[in-house]
Amino acid sequence: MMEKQNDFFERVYDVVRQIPFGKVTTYGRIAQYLGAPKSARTVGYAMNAAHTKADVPAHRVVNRIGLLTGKHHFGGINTMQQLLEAEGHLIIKDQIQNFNAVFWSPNA
DNA sequence: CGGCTGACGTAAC
DNA sequence: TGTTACGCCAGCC
Repeated sequence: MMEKQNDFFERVYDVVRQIPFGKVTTYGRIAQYLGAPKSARTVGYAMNAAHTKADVPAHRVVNRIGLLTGKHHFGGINTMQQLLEAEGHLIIKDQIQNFNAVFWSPNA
């Protein structure tokens, strides 16, 4: 059952694609869901390649404190923030407000 | 081929 | 309570 999927990246993409509109998750949460709680870093790296895929809303993935650490990788510095604000999120100083309320976790 | 870096997170001191 | 070190995987020099 569920033999190992293709690549680690593909698994990350699959989880990110499941993030519902108006919700966000964290790198570590995804890594943990994949069974690699210490591979959060690799998840973030996967997002770097994921941002080329329109199916992967990488802007809905932030670090554990709701900080837009990867906004610099979105063409523009404000791109990530604007995308999140367009979904109804309130961001101050690159930090998602009410993060706990918009936090979404993979259906483990 | 070897070593460093990087969208993170946790543990240890 | 704040800082430092380590782990993880993949890409690049």
